[in-house]
Amino acid sequence: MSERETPRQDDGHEAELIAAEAIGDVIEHWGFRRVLGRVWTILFIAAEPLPAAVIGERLSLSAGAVSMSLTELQRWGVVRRVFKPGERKEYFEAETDFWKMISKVFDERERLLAESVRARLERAVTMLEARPRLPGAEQRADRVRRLLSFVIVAETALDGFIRSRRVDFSPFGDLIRFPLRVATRKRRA
Amino acid sequence: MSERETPRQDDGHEAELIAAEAIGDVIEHWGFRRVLGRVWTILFIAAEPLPAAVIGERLSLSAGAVSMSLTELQRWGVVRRVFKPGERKEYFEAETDFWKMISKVFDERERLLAESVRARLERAVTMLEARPRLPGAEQRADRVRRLLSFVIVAETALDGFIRSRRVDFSPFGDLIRFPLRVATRKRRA
DNA sequence: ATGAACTTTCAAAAGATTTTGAAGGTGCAG
DNA sequence: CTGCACCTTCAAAATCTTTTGAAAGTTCAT
Repeated sequence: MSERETPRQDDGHEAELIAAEAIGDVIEHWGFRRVLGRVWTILFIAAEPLPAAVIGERLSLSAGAVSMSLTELQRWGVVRRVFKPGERKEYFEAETDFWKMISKVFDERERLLAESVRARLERAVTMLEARPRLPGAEQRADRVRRLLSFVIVAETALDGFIRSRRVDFSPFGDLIRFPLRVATRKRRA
Repeated sequence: MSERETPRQDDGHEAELIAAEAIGDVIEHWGFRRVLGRVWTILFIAAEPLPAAVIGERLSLSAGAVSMSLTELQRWGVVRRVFKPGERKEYFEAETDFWKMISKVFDERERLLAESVRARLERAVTMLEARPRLPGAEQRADRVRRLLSFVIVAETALDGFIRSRRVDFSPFGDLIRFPLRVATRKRRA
């Protein structure tokens, strides 16, 4: 950013940066910009509202990048702006209820796509039905209908899944300290 | 690709292209290249093995792009190479069991990331525990532990979800024709 | 009203990803 | 063995995304 000063993270924040990178990767993997995950994590770990400048320092980001990230995180409802009485500058804090975050993001993110995908697949079915004499058209229409059914089933199922989790965990407060069963995991990068 | 020939899709494949774009968007949204979704969709709708060249024509892709897409789709186990006896060229067909596809992709895709994320968060906790005198270190360690628990819980839950769906639907054969309940949807893009 | 302390915006630069197409396989028929 | 038809590779080019930093905008204290 300026003149080759070692990224100086011997200020007691190495651990946070490691965690921030890890969560940044997760978030990127789920289709967001990595920096959003990093910023959110810094706020989450801090456990108290921080001003934009502090975030920029810890993550070595320009003021502009921090500002944009915070704006976007607020749009997703996972970071809140906090006004401290008697303070000029603004503070930001992380939402801490994970399932609330996830369902909100899910809602926002998927609704439009799901609708547009449904509409387009329906259109494709209609088009294929309109020319039943085209060789294979009926078979192809079948395939597209199947795609459509699957999209709807998956959508409904996922939605139910997220809903049910929210209910499962909220009784424990917004803290999830119990890995319940840590068994058969899966997945990768 | 060559000389401004109208993308000529009056060959009876407009509907497939519309569906392919729709699924391409879904796939892109889930973190893959859009072209992978488009290629898979063409194969899926065709309902019979197609040679690479046909895919390229329908989607107006260069031979190179088709080849790379097919290779990648095979890596993910969602497209298979089919040798037709007595035919020189190779054919490709789409896997049609959606849940099988999803769980396979899930496995492949998440396992490494999940492991690396767990390791990094554990490291962060250890680092914070190592300097208990640093102001706030204990509180921060707590936050990181929480993140870690959540990652594990979410991982396990999602895994179970995918597993259970597979069981739910496989009895119906590889065709999902019953939207069972088409109710409360959600999501967007 | 002025200016200090911050924040936001946005166009340009940097960086990353995707696509292309030409060169180089591969395998088979003749 | 040669030529044809097809497939794969890969470096360069095109395209898309992200980051930067300077300028403009806010907000408040004085």
